[in-house]
Amino acid sequence: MVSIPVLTLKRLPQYLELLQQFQREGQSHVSATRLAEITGVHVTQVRKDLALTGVVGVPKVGHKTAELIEAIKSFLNWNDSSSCFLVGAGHLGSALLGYQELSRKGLSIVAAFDTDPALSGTTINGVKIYGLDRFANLCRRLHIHIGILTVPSEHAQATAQMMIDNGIVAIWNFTPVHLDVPEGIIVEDVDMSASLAVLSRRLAEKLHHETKVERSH
Amino acid sequence: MVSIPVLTLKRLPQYLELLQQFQREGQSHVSATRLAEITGVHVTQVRKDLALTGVVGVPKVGHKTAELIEAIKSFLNWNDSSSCFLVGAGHLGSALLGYQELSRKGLSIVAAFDTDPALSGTTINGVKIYGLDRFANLCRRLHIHIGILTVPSEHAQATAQMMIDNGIVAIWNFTPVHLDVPEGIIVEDVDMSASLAVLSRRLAEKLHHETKVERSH
DNA sequence: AATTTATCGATATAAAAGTATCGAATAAGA
DNA sequence: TCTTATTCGATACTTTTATATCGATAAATT
Repeated sequence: MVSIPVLTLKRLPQYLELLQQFQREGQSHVSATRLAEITGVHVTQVRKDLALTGVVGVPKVGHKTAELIEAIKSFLNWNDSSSCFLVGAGHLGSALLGYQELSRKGLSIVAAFDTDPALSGTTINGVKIYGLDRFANLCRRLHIHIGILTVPSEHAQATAQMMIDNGIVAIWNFTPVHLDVPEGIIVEDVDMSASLAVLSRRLAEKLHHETKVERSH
Repeated sequence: MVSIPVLTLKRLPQYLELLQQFQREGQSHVSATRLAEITGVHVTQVRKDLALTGVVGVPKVGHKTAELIEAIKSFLNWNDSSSCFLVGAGHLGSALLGYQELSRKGLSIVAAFDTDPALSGTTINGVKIYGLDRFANLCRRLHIHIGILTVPSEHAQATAQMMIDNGIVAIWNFTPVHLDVPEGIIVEDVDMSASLAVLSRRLAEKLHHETKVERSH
């Protein structure tokens, strides 16, 4: 199993989203050219990305939409669902518990955990909330190895460590904290701050530029 | 105002987060070397990134923590707060309304909008929710130009267009939909799917590799 | 005061990612 | 049937990004 460029991996869901839209619209075939036009990614890049998933296209017609969807899904391992635990059932945590899309992306939250005793025993969107003390036992018993981290920043590192100690090997990190983890543990940050940084700066650049243009009149 | 590499922009908040942590711990100075060690970013890269913000360090001691924090913040325009609107007060939308961090990153949600009449008039975390029909008027009156998009996928494109028609120039897009917008409009996707894709694939690679190693014994 | 050490910032090299070019394949139209 | 248009996939090239090297500088140590 070859290691794939991160940027390719990040583009694949974008293609997938479009393909599913096309499929709903009843389009049986789609070309790399078309995907490129819409996403703004270069055609050659799209071809390279798709090639990595192993699909082959037909000249003049492109790819079968359904086949391409399956290829990307199986490539990302989004076909069969992986069970995971969520720790931190606050605002963001609950939002994720109510987020239908996850199941379509091969992720199934089977239990959630929170320190707040008031939450313990309750259910959000069909997912039961437990106290943190139950984590170790349940994690081992159910052989869960993916954890979603949505606790407040100050508890992020400790909670991550606790997860790892109990068998979690992949952490989907929604906190802005940089997690220090042993080698072999996978951490993926959902970097809201990063994207906000890009937005803020681009906007500042744009406004600044416009002011300059105005002045020069 | 020079255009800055996206990847640099995305790393800056990470440094900032660390720096603020250091500041809380009372560390008056910090070196690029140290930031590199913790984040895993190469030293030279850290130096380049920091250089872009205009700071200068002192050999043997590094940078003043406080100064560096200010430099990054002002570089990202996170010093003075920008007002914005949020459209779609569902799970994710409400989570963002309750997300304290945003104000620390120069973003202040001044009003939210939703089609659900039941939400209209209510308040989440001090932010009032209006019907979508009020958007046009309020947006123009308050001169808002940043919009947070947290509506269901099927309404994403239409809502984005509506925002743009009323003066929004920067959209922070939390939907997985690729938005088709006129030139000059800034769209930043918070790509949960993208990060999940990386996680899924990396995990699959890891597990696959481990199985192979086991077999070879 | 001289030497060592840690860090800086600039420049140079290497690696990765993106873009362009080209021949081959296939469907549609002349 | 022959030609044309479109798309594919492979290879070559370009640009961007990341890493390494190096002299300079300032604090700490001898």
